[in-house]
Amino acid sequence: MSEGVEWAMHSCLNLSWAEPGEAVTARRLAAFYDLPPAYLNKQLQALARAGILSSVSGPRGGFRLNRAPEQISLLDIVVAIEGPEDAFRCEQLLRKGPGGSDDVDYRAHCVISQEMRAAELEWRRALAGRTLADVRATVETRFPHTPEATRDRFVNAPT
Amino acid sequence: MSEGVEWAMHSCLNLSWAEPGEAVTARRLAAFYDLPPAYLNKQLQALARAGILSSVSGPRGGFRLNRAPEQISLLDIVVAIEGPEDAFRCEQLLRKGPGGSDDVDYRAHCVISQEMRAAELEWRRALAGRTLADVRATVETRFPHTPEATRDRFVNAPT
DNA sequence: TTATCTTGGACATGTAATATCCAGAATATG
DNA sequence: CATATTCTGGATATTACATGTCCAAGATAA
Repeated sequence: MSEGVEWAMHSCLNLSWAEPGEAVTARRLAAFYDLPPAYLNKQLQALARAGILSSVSGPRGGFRLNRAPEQISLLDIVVAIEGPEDAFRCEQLLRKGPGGSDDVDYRAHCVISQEMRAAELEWRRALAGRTLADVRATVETRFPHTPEATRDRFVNAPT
Repeated sequence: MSEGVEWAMHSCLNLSWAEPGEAVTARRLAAFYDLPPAYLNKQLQALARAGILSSVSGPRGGFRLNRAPEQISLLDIVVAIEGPEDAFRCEQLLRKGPGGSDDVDYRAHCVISQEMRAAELEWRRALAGRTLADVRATVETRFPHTPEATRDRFVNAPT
Protein backbone atom coordinates (compact mmCIF):
# COMPACT_ATOMS: atom_id res chain seq x y z
CA MET A 1 0.00 0.00 0.00
CA SER A 2 1.32 3.42 -0.92
CA GLU A 3 2.41 5.81 1.78
CA GLY A 4 -0.08 8.35 0.46
CA VAL A 5 -2.83 6.53 2.35
CA GLU A 6 -1.15 7.29 5.65
CA TRP A 7 -0.65 10.92 4.69
CA ALA A 8 -4.29 11.19 3.63
CA MET A 9 -5.57 9.63 6.86
CA HIS A 10 -3.58 11.98 9.07
CA SER A 11 -4.40 15.00 6.93
CA CYS A 12 -8.13 14.28 6.98
CA LEU A 13 -7.99 13.78 10.72
CA ASN A 14 -6.15 17.06 11.17
CA LEU A 15 -8.67 18.82 8.94
CA SER A 16 -11.45 17.48 11.15
CA TRP A 17 -10.04 19.69 13.91
CA ALA A 18 -9.89 22.84 11.82
CA GLU A 19 -12.25 25.71 12.56
CA PRO A 20 -15.57 25.22 10.75
CA GLY A 21 -15.32 26.70 7.27
CA GLU A 22 -11.58 27.22 7.53
CA ALA A 23 -9.50 26.03 4.57
CA VAL A 24 -5.99 24.73 5.20
CA THR A 25 -3.30 24.91 2.55
CA ALA A 26 -1.33 21.92 1.38
CA ARG A 27 1.78 23.66 2.63
CA ARG A 28 0.48 23.81 6.19
CA LEU A 29 -0.77 20.25 6.13
CA ALA A 30 2.63 19.11 4.86
CA ALA A 31 4.46 21.08 7.56
CA PHE A 32 2.69 18.96 10.17
CA TYR A 33 4.91 15.98 9.46
CA ASP A 34 7.59 17.55 7.27
CA LEU A 35 6.11 16.01 4.12
CA PRO A 36 6.94 17.24 0.58
CA PRO A 37 4.21 19.84 -0.03
CA ALA A 38 3.88 19.35 -3.78
CA TYR A 39 3.48 15.61 -3.45
CA LEU A 40 1.06 15.79 -0.55
CA ASN A 41 -0.89 18.21 -2.69
CA LYS A 42 -1.34 15.43 -5.24
CA GLN A 43 -2.89 13.19 -2.62
CA LEU A 44 -5.15 15.99 -1.45
CA GLN A 45 -6.27 16.51 -5.03
CA ALA A 46 -7.20 12.84 -5.18
CA LEU A 47 -9.24 13.22 -2.00
CA ALA A 48 -10.94 16.25 -3.50
CA ARG A 49 -11.75 14.40 -6.71
CA ALA A 50 -13.28 11.65 -4.56
CA GLY A 51 -15.51 14.19 -2.86
CA ILE A 52 -13.92 13.73 0.55
CA LEU A 53 -12.35 17.17 0.55
CA SER A 54 -13.34 20.39 -1.15
CA SER A 55 -10.67 22.73 -2.41
CA VAL A 56 -10.56 26.50 -2.66
CA SER A 57 -8.11 28.37 -4.86
CA GLY A 58 -6.50 31.67 -4.11
CA PRO A 59 -5.55 33.50 -0.94
CA ARG A 60 -7.20 32.06 2.18
CA GLY A 61 -7.76 28.99 0.06
CA GLY A 62 -6.80 25.41 0.72
CA PHE A 63 -8.64 22.21 1.63
CA ARG A 64 -11.42 21.35 4.01
CA LEU A 65 -13.58 18.34 4.72
CA ASN A 66 -16.45 18.12 2.29
CA ARG A 67 -18.57 15.88 4.54
CA ALA A 68 -19.10 15.41 8.25
CA PRO A 69 -16.48 13.05 9.73
CA GLU A 70 -19.30 10.61 10.51
CA GLN A 71 -19.85 10.35 6.76
CA ILE A 72 -16.24 9.59 5.85
CA SER A 73 -15.19 5.98 6.26
CA LEU A 74 -11.60 4.86 6.30
CA LEU A 75 -12.39 2.81 3.21
CA ASP A 76 -13.41 6.00 1.42
CA ILE A 77 -9.96 7.42 2.03
CA VAL A 78 -8.13 4.25 1.02
CA VAL A 79 -10.10 3.96 -2.21
CA ALA A 80 -9.55 7.62 -3.03
CA ILE A 81 -5.77 7.14 -2.89
CA GLU A 82 -5.26 3.52 -3.95
CA GLY A 83 -8.09 3.13 -6.39
CA PRO A 84 -10.89 0.57 -6.33
CA GLU A 85 -8.92 -2.46 -7.57
CA ASP A 86 -8.24 -5.41 -5.32
CA ALA A 87 -4.68 -5.96 -4.12
CA PHE A 88 -4.89 -9.50 -5.49
CA ARG A 89 -5.26 -9.18 -9.24
CA CYS A 90 -6.39 -12.40 -10.91
CA GLU A 91 -4.33 -12.76 -14.07
CA GLN A 92 -6.58 -15.58 -15.25
CA LEU A 93 -3.84 -18.18 -15.33
CA LEU A 94 -6.46 -20.87 -15.87
CA ARG A 95 -7.00 -19.53 -19.36
CA LYS A 96 -3.67 -21.08 -20.34
CA GLY A 97 -4.14 -24.21 -18.21
CA PRO A 98 -5.62 -27.55 -19.25
CA GLY A 99 -9.14 -27.02 -20.53
CA GLY A 100 -8.76 -23.26 -20.32
CA SER A 101 -11.01 -21.19 -22.54
CA ASP A 102 -10.74 -17.64 -23.86
CA ASP A 103 -14.46 -17.23 -23.45
CA VAL A 104 -14.52 -17.67 -19.68
CA ASP A 105 -13.96 -14.85 -17.20
CA TYR A 106 -11.79 -16.61 -14.66
CA ARG A 107 -11.79 -13.59 -12.39
CA ALA A 108 -15.34 -14.66 -11.60
CA HIS A 109 -15.02 -18.44 -11.84
CA CYS A 110 -11.53 -19.29 -10.50
CA VAL A 111 -11.94 -20.61 -6.96
CA ILE A 112 -8.63 -19.13 -5.83
CA SER A 113 -9.70 -15.75 -7.14
CA GLN A 114 -12.96 -16.09 -5.24
CA GLU A 115 -11.23 -16.94 -1.97
CA MET A 116 -8.85 -14.01 -2.26
CA ARG A 117 -11.70 -11.67 -3.08
CA ALA A 118 -13.68 -12.91 -0.11
CA ALA A 119 -10.76 -12.13 2.19
CA GLU A 120 -10.35 -8.65 0.78
CA LEU A 121 -14.06 -8.13 1.28
CA GLU A 122 -13.56 -8.71 5.00
CA TRP A 123 -10.82 -6.10 4.97
CA ARG A 124 -13.01 -3.63 3.17
CA ARG A 125 -15.89 -4.32 5.51
CA ALA A 126 -13.74 -3.55 8.52
CA LEU A 127 -12.56 -0.27 6.98
CA ALA A 128 -16.02 0.68 5.80
CA GLY A 129 -17.34 0.25 9.34
CA ARG A 130 -14.98 2.80 10.83
CA THR A 131 -15.34 6.51 10.22
CA LEU A 132 -13.15 9.53 10.66
CA ALA A 133 -15.42 10.48 13.54
CA ASP A 134 -14.64 7.19 15.31
CA VAL A 135 -10.93 7.77 14.99
CA ARG A 136 -11.22 11.36 16.09
CA ALA A 137 -13.24 10.40 19.16
CA THR A 138 -10.69 7.78 20.16
CA VAL A 139 -7.83 10.23 19.79
CA GLU A 140 -9.64 12.91 21.77
CA THR A 141 -10.32 10.48 24.59
CA ARG A 142 -6.74 9.32 24.83
CA PHE A 143 -5.05 12.63 24.05
CA PRO A 144 -7.43 15.46 25.03
CA HIS A 145 -4.97 18.19 24.08
CA THR A 146 -4.76 17.11 20.44
CA PRO A 147 -7.57 19.28 18.99
CA GLU A 148 -6.13 22.42 20.53
CA ALA A 149 -2.55 21.52 19.56
CA THR A 150 -3.69 20.85 16.00
CA ARG A 151 -5.54 24.13 15.63
CA ASP A 152 -2.53 25.89 17.06
CA ARG A 153 -0.37 24.35 14.37
CA PHE A 154 -2.78 25.50 11.70
CA VAL A 155 -2.51 29.08 12.87
CA ASN A 156 1.15 29.07 13.80
CA ALA A 157 2.68 26.80 11.19
CA PRO A 158 6.47 26.61 10.91
CA THR A 159 8.11 27.92 7.71
CA MET B 1 0.23 -7.80 -4.02
CA SER B 2 2.83 -9.51 -6.16
CA GLU B 3 1.78 -11.90 -8.86
CA GLY B 4 3.90 -14.60 -7.25
CA VAL B 5 1.08 -15.22 -4.78
CA GLU B 6 -1.23 -16.26 -7.58
CA TRP B 7 1.45 -18.50 -9.10
CA ALA B 8 2.10 -20.08 -5.70
CA MET B 9 -1.58 -20.71 -5.04
CA HIS B 10 -2.15 -22.45 -8.36
CA SER B 11 1.10 -24.40 -8.12
CA CYS B 12 0.30 -25.68 -4.63
CA LEU B 13 -3.17 -26.64 -5.75
CA ASN B 14 -1.77 -28.50 -8.74
CA LEU B 15 0.76 -30.25 -6.52
CA SER B 16 -2.08 -31.43 -4.31
CA TRP B 17 -3.25 -33.50 -7.26
CA ALA B 18 0.12 -35.11 -7.92
CA GLU B 19 0.62 -38.80 -7.20
CA PRO B 20 1.61 -39.33 -3.56
CA GLY B 21 5.38 -39.03 -3.21
CA GLU B 22 5.79 -37.70 -6.73
CA ALA B 23 8.00 -34.65 -7.15
CA VAL B 24 7.18 -32.15 -9.92
CA THR B 25 9.85 -29.95 -11.47
CA ALA B 26 9.62 -26.20 -11.63
CA ARG B 27 9.70 -26.53 -15.40
CA ARG B 28 6.56 -28.63 -15.49
CA LEU B 29 4.74 -26.44 -13.01
CA ALA B 30 5.64 -23.41 -15.12
CA ALA B 31 4.45 -25.11 -18.31
CA PHE B 32 0.96 -25.29 -16.82
CA TYR B 33 0.36 -21.60 -17.36
CA ASP B 34 3.30 -20.68 -19.58
CA LEU B 35 5.13 -18.98 -16.72
CA PRO B 36 8.88 -18.18 -16.75
CA PRO B 37 10.40 -21.33 -15.20
CA ALA B 38 13.38 -19.67 -13.50
CA TYR B 39 11.23 -17.06 -11.86
CA LEU B 40 8.54 -19.48 -10.75
CA ASN B 41 11.38 -21.52 -9.29
CA LYS B 42 12.20 -18.59 -7.03
CA GLN B 43 8.66 -18.57 -5.67
CA LEU B 44 8.76 -22.32 -5.16
CA GLN B 45 12.00 -21.90 -3.24
CA ALA B 46 10.26 -19.41 -0.97
CA LEU B 47 7.46 -21.92 -0.38
CA ALA B 48 10.07 -24.56 0.43
CA ARG B 49 11.84 -22.26 2.88
CA ALA B 50 8.49 -21.69 4.55
CA GLY B 51 8.01 -25.42 4.97
CA ILE B 52 5.01 -25.59 2.68
CA LEU B 53 6.86 -27.52 -0.01
CA SER B 54 9.80 -29.87 0.17
CA SER B 55 12.33 -29.92 -2.63
CA VAL B 56 14.42 -32.73 -4.08
CA SER B 57 17.51 -32.17 -6.20
CA GLY B 58 18.64 -34.28 -9.10
CA PRO B 59 16.88 -36.46 -11.65
CA ARG B 60 13.31 -37.32 -10.68
CA GLY B 61 13.56 -34.35 -8.35
CA GLY B 62 11.32 -31.33 -8.01
CA PHE B 63 8.77 -30.08 -5.49
CA ARG B 64 6.00 -31.68 -3.52
CA LEU B 65 3.66 -30.65 -0.72
CA ASN B 66 5.37 -30.93 2.64
CA ARG B 67 2.10 -31.07 4.60
CA ALA B 68 -1.39 -32.38 4.05
CA PRO B 69 -3.57 -29.83 2.19
CA GLU B 70 -5.71 -29.58 5.32
CA GLN B 71 -2.66 -28.19 7.12
CA ILE B 72 -1.85 -25.49 4.55
CA SER B 73 -3.86 -22.31 4.89
CA LEU B 74 -4.08 -19.69 2.18
CA LEU B 75 -2.48 -17.28 4.63
CA ASP B 76 0.54 -19.59 4.87
CA ILE B 77 1.05 -19.26 1.14
CA VAL B 78 0.58 -15.51 1.09
CA VAL B 79 3.03 -14.99 3.94
CA ALA B 80 5.59 -17.29 2.34
CA ILE B 81 5.62 -15.12 -0.79
CA GLU B 82 4.82 -11.63 0.47
CA GLY B 83 6.47 -11.78 3.86
CA PRO B 84 4.90 -11.11 7.25
CA GLU B 85 4.70 -7.31 7.05
CA ASP B 86 1.38 -5.53 6.85
CA ALA B 87 0.46 -3.82 3.61
CA PHE B 88 -0.07 -0.61 5.56
CA ARG B 89 3.30 0.40 6.96
CA CYS B 90 3.05 3.02 9.70
CA GLU B 91 5.85 5.51 9.07
CA GLN B 92 5.26 7.05 12.47
CA LEU B 93 4.37 10.47 11.12
CA LEU B 94 3.25 11.51 14.58
CA ARG B 95 6.88 11.53 15.67
CA LYS B 96 7.30 14.74 13.68
CA GLY B 97 3.92 16.14 14.58
CA PRO B 98 3.03 18.47 17.49
CA GLY B 99 4.03 16.81 20.74
CA GLY B 100 5.72 13.96 18.91
CA SER B 101 8.42 12.09 20.77
CA ASP B 102 11.30 9.95 19.59
CA ASP B 103 10.77 7.64 22.54
CA VAL B 104 7.27 6.52 21.55
CA ASP B 105 6.55 3.63 19.18
CA TYR B 106 3.71 5.10 17.18
CA ARG B 107 3.19 1.86 15.29
CA ALA B 108 1.63 0.68 18.52
CA HIS B 109 0.01 3.91 19.77
CA CYS B 110 -1.19 5.74 16.65
CA VAL B 111 -4.93 5.23 16.39
CA ILE B 112 -4.85 5.25 12.60
CA SER B 113 -2.20 2.57 12.63
CA GLN B 114 -4.35 0.52 14.99
CA GLU B 115 -7.41 0.80 12.78
CA MET B 116 -5.49 -0.23 9.68
CA ARG B 117 -3.94 -3.15 11.51
CA ALA B 118 -7.33 -4.28 12.76
CA ALA B 119 -8.65 -4.33 9.21
CA GLU B 120 -5.69 -6.36 7.97
CA LEU B 121 -6.27 -8.75 10.84
CA GLU B 122 -9.72 -9.45 9.45
CA TRP B 123 -8.15 -10.16 6.08
CA ARG B 124 -5.61 -12.51 7.62
CA ARG B 125 -8.28 -14.23 9.64
CA ALA B 126 -10.30 -14.96 6.53
CA LEU B 127 -7.26 -16.37 4.74
CA ALA B 128 -6.14 -18.37 7.76
CA GLY B 129 -9.55 -20.00 7.94
CA ARG B 130 -9.34 -21.46 4.46
CA THR B 131 -7.05 -24.32 3.54
CA LEU B 132 -5.73 -25.79 0.35
CA ALA B 133 -8.01 -28.75 1.04
CA ASP B 134 -11.06 -26.45 1.05
CA VAL B 135 -10.11 -24.97 -2.29
CA ARG B 136 -9.34 -28.37 -3.75
CA ALA B 137 -12.69 -29.76 -2.62
CA THR B 138 -14.57 -26.85 -4.14
CA VAL B 139 -12.75 -27.23 -7.44
CA GLU B 140 -13.36 -30.99 -7.53
CA THR B 141 -17.05 -30.49 -6.90
CA ARG B 142 -17.47 -27.92 -9.64
CA PHE B 143 -15.00 -29.41 -12.13
CA PRO B 144 -14.71 -33.15 -11.47
CA HIS B 145 -12.30 -33.72 -14.36
CA THR B 146 -9.63 -31.41 -12.94
CA PRO B 147 -7.62 -33.95 -10.88
CA GLU B 148 -7.28 -36.27 -13.84
CA ALA B 149 -6.47 -33.45 -16.25
CA THR B 150 -3.84 -32.12 -13.87
CA ARG B 151 -2.11 -35.46 -13.42
CA ASP B 152 -2.18 -35.92 -17.17
CA ARG B 153 -0.38 -32.61 -17.56
CA PHE B 154 2.26 -33.67 -15.08
CA VAL B 155 3.01 -36.79 -17.09
CA ASN B 156 2.55 -35.33 -20.53
CA ALA B 157 3.88 -31.81 -20.12
CA PRO B 158 4.44 -29.71 -23.24
CA THR B 159 8.03 -28.72 -24.10
C1' DT C 1 -3.43 44.83 -9.49
C1' DT C 2 -0.99 41.69 -6.77
C1' DA C 3 0.00 37.89 -4.09
C1' DT C 4 -1.71 33.44 -2.86
C1' DC C 5 -3.15 28.87 -3.79
C1' DT C 6 -5.02 25.03 -6.49
C1' DT C 7 -4.82 22.35 -10.93
C1' DG C 8 -2.77 19.38 -13.96
C1' DG C 9 0.83 18.03 -16.87
C1' DA C 10 5.62 17.03 -17.69
C1' DC C 11 9.54 15.18 -16.07
C1' DA C 12 13.18 13.15 -12.94
C1' DT C 13 14.41 9.82 -9.42
C1' DG C 14 14.29 5.79 -6.59
C1' DT C 15 12.82 1.36 -5.43
C1' DA C 16 10.69 -3.00 -5.78
C1' DA C 17 8.82 -6.56 -8.76
C1' DT C 18 9.89 -9.18 -12.60
C1' DA C 19 12.99 -11.92 -15.27
C1' DT C 20 17.33 -14.15 -16.87
C1' DC C 21 21.66 -16.42 -16.35
C1' DC C 22 25.19 -19.09 -14.32
C1' DA C 23 28.20 -21.80 -11.26
C1' DG C 24 27.79 -25.12 -7.72
C1' DA C 25 25.66 -28.89 -5.05
C1' DA C 26 22.74 -32.93 -4.86
C1' DT C 27 21.23 -37.27 -6.75
C1' DA C 28 18.99 -40.86 -9.77
C1' DT C 29 20.34 -43.77 -13.44
C1' DG C 30 23.11 -46.67 -16.25
C1' DC D 1 32.09 -44.08 -11.69
C1' DA D 2 30.20 -41.02 -15.30
C1' DT D 3 26.46 -38.43 -16.78
C1' DA D 4 22.39 -36.02 -17.02
C1' DT D 5 18.95 -33.82 -14.31
C1' DT D 6 17.35 -30.57 -10.98
C1' DC D 7 17.46 -27.52 -7.09
C1' DT D 8 20.17 -23.48 -4.75
C1' DG D 9 21.51 -19.04 -4.47
C1' DG D 10 23.84 -15.08 -6.10
C1' DA D 11 24.53 -11.59 -9.72
C1' DT D 12 22.55 -8.92 -12.98
C1' DA D 13 19.27 -6.80 -16.25
C1' DT D 14 14.65 -5.00 -17.21
C1' DT D 15 10.36 -2.99 -16.21
C1' DA D 16 6.74 -0.82 -13.65
C1' DC D 17 5.29 2.08 -10.33
C1' DA D 18 5.74 5.03 -6.38
C1' DT D 19 7.87 9.06 -5.08
C1' DG D 20 9.19 13.70 -5.78
C1' DT D 21 9.98 18.25 -8.31
C1' DC D 22 8.87 21.92 -11.31
C1' DC D 23 6.20 24.97 -13.98
C1' DA D 24 2.45 27.39 -16.52
C1' DA D 25 -2.30 28.43 -16.10
C1' DG D 26 -6.54 29.42 -13.69
C1' DA D 27 -9.01 31.11 -9.55
C1' DT D 28 -9.73 34.42 -5.94
C1' DA D 29 -9.10 37.31 -1.69
C1' DA D 30 -7.31 41.68 -0.40
